[in-house]
Amino acid sequence: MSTNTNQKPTTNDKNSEISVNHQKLIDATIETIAKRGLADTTISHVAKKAEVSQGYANFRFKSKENLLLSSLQFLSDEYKKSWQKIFEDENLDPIDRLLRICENDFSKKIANQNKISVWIAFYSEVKFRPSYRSVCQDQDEIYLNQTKKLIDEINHLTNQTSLTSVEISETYHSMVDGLWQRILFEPKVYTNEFCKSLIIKYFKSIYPDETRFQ
Amino acid sequence: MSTNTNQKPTTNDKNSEISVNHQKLIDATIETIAKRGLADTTISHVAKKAEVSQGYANFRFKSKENLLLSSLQFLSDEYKKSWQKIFEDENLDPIDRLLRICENDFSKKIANQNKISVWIAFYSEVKFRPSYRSVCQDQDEIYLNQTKKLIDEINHLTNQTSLTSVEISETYHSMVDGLWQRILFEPKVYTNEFCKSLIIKYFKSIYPDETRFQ
DNA sequence: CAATATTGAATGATTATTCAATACAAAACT
DNA sequence: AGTTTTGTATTGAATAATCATTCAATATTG
Repeated sequence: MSTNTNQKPTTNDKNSEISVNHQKLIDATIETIAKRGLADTTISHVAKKAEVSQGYANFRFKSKENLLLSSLQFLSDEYKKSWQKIFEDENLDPIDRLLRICENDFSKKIANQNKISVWIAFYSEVKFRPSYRSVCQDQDEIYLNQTKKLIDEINHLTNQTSLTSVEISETYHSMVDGLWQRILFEPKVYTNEFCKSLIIKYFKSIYPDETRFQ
Repeated sequence: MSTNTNQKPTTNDKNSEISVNHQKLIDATIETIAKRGLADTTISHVAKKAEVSQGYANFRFKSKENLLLSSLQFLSDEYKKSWQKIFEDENLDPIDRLLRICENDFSKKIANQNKISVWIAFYSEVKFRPSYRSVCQDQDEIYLNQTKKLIDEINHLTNQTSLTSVEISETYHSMVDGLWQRILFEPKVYTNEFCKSLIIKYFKSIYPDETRFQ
């Protein structure tokens, strides 16, 4: 998996955020964390994978901390874009939108070994590094709120009253986090399809009359 | 919170696994990981908290790796004992047993900031350290199986057929893991009571006729 | 006086960071 | 066109900090 933009290696421009080496280093960081774990991710390993010198990696991002942070930011942005697109799609009715959200959360692009490894690595440190937290905190909250609003709509449409939208969306997001962990540790058992089907079945049990939750 | 056994500080006996310093170091390790994160947990910090010298901490456990492993083992055993007791209690009918399992998973003894911090820290490294994995893998599997069997009983008793016991127990355990994460990051919102109630409501939606899932 | 427990300073390994030296590319000048 | 100049990109060896580990010295106990 490569996230390289296919730009020509033109001269790096200080005003442009994008440069080949910049992205190469972020990709290499993600892969290194996924392969060796955060504890064993050194500038030297990352630089080697990105095919630049160790000194350059540090120079380019000013510090290891900053390189890690940029990598987290990259993942966080990518994730945000993916669910934002679904909320912005006006052709979707609430149920379809929820199904799409769920598909997205277990798509190969989002829920794969590399990315989940990195998420979990950062999550384990987020409590101790305010900088990590600030990268994803706001986005998480927005995502949670959007989901809650969506569930609200569905509750109205289906006359579902026994569970609040908060309860349902919290349950949803907890399950997603728990299942992501499992995809990482036992990918043979917890395939993306299996995880998605578990979630769909949860919705089916809450909204029994909605046929799209087969 | 202290996990000290209240033993007298007798002479350390090589044949006895228990000694005051042994447990003091394990407690200190757990507290240090919870307070500083695994990445920032040094022998020196742990030794200071345990009130022994740095050299001794290393000597006592042979290596830092081994001290971490012992601490994980301690937590894992403690957890196992707590749910085993529930499965062994013959006075419980299936529903009550499930309720007790759920209570246990969100009890203050199990689901508190210190312990969850440590779990998450280790989980993030488990993929890269076979030794970590071997500590909890077997127990996790037993717990999952026991839960599945219990759900099977309940499914039979309640004539619940739309979801399999695998599906229900997987959903349960995923939710628990997801909620534990949330307890760690937002304890004000995700109180143990709130988390437990989310799970109970899940069971209520699956077993609507069972009044004990109020 | 053993024998064992504990200390803490010294060691060595690892690793982020720095920076003088070099490669490179584009522009300026014959 | 070829050569020199200039500015930027990149290197990699040196530095300094951190930390696990060791072990001779000391304290403690029986």
